[in-house]
Amino acid sequence: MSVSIKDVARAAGVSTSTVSRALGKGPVSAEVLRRVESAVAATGYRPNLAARQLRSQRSMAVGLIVADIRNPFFTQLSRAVEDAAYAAGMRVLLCNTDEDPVREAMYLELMAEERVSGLIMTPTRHLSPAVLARVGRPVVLVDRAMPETDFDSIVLDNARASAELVDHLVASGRRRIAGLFGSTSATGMERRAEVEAALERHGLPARSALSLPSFDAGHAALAELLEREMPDALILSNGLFVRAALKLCHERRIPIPGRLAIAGFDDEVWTDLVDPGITVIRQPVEEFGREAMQTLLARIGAAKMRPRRIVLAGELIVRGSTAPV
Amino acid sequence: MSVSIKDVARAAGVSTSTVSRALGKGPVSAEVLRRVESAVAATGYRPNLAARQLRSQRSMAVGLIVADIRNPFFTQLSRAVEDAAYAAGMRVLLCNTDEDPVREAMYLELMAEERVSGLIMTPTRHLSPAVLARVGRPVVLVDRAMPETDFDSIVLDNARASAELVDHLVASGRRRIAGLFGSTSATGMERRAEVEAALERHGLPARSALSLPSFDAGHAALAELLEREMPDALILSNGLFVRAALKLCHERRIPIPGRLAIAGFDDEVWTDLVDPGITVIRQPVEEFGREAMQTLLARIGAAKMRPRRIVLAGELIVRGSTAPV
DNA sequence: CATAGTCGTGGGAACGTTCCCACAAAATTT
DNA sequence: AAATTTTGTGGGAACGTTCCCACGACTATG
Repeated sequence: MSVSIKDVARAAGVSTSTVSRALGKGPVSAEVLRRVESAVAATGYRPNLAARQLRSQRSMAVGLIVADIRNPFFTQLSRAVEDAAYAAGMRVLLCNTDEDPVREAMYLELMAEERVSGLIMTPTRHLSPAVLARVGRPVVLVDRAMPETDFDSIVLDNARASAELVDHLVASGRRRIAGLFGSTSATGMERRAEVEAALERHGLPARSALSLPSFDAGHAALAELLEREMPDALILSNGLFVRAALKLCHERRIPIPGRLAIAGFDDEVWTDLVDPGITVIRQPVEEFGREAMQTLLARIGAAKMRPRRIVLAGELIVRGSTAPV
Repeated sequence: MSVSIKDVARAAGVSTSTVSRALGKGPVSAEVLRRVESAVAATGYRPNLAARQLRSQRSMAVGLIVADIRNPFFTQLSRAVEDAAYAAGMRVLLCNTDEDPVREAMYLELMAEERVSGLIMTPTRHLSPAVLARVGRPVVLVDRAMPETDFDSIVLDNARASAELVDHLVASGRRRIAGLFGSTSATGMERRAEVEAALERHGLPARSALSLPSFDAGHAALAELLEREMPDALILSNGLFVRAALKLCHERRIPIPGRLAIAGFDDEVWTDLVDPGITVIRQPVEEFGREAMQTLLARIGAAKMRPRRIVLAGELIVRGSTAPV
């Protein structure tokens, strides 16, 4: 049926070991290399990756576990990770947890069975470091760190970004600043803490709420938040919430920035297509992905490398949604 | 190092064959099943998928080859495919071709090496059926068919959708209708042909252009098209082009729908957040993904099944961008 | 009661690689 | 010129499964 290394060996008149070396980069004579190459071409041989993996005990695949690929942040991230992976001769196994710790655990199990050589993930807040360590593979966390652990991580400078947003809103004359933060991630918590700290520095009260990071949940939470706090500005901890906020304002005919300023994280493609444009923190997502893959490869190569924590700066992009009234 | 089926066998006091049967669904006594299960739990055994694949010669993985996962159409598609795949106990290998036939060929090669049990893809116009057949795995085409071939496919009813767009624009009083279509896909070609046919039925001239399906290329092509044809309505064959058109109108301060009506394919999340909202054909993308996976599984199960061509209807969503002047 | 059929089990050969080892021939050193 | 190292090659045992076959112990059939 399928052509194996044996067939190539026979066609080239050498042993299978020699073919293996010729294809890998072992020492072979120029003459033999030529013969093997033409034998490969003649037979149409394709290495069997399963056999290779079984024998060599390493898989050339990395797992990428994110919340939901439909969130543009994760889309971009995954694309960057994939490009870097394929460039390094690795394949990517993508998993969507939908922020569900049960699915997350299930996929970790699956990745272990696949014997992936490493894992890049955005963990939920409920994942215990012990469970993660038990997977027994190198792990790089992206976007969401696990404080007090030794996992490599690539995260945004949330303190700085949060402060920039608050400072900007205050400068544009807002005083009743409310925020909505994702409840499932360490990052949501961190942004909330940092926003509240920044507000406190301005002597302003904290008005924040948490929500599951979905459009509908965010929309509902925002409706309640508007009711309760009557804010004049909104800080949204992710692109989904920004979209939900905008939608809600449309529905309720709330003028932006007249009665409410809107600002948040993630510079999705439409933020400059709506009117007014939305003020956001642009995250260097591609860099997240690239650095994550690079860090993972380094970690795979050297397990003893000391934990690497990369913190990248976001960029405040000011648009009409936060213009002074 | 790693615990294998042998360790489980020893712990359960049975042979490896019996363990294998107990884990698969071979005939085993209740007593033995119990012993094996507790041995698995005790040893922390996890099956080695590479060994399993090598021995059984099938891989439990399917390839998904799309142009660019960052395009929301493909994002949604991939998510639907992945859900269906994991539900069926399969894994997904995602590849981005960027519409580049060379990368496409490379990934086809890679998928063959991976011995994926099937392939779902949106082929470029330049992929020859012969090359695709040579991969030697079941293939299901999504969104883009290959006419005159026997591959299974799931596509939109482009004729109907194109006619609906044209009819709608004509009904709203537009006469100088221009269109921009993706140059790399059979679907772009098909939509162009169908739009032109519909225009002809109304006795209107065809004014169409082609472009690489990227934001920048689309933007440039549109700038030229506006210059050349002075249209009063624009039909865009994908979401990227719709976005480019909107951006261009913003830059040029072209009033929508006043001076130009805009309509196109793909109902991206922001189309009802901008003002005016954009009239679009909503494609049943999730259904594309589900049906594709289902068809692929059927095909894997029965190679002799006769070619299945599924054509799904889109839904015209009328918004302000095409309101009569 | 003998015979034929089920059922559960174990033995062992694959699957297609890589990698360790041994060995001969060539190149280098002493 | 002998001794040593380097170089290229082949043989064959793994890697962890599954699957075919054979075998014994039952159960149903005549």
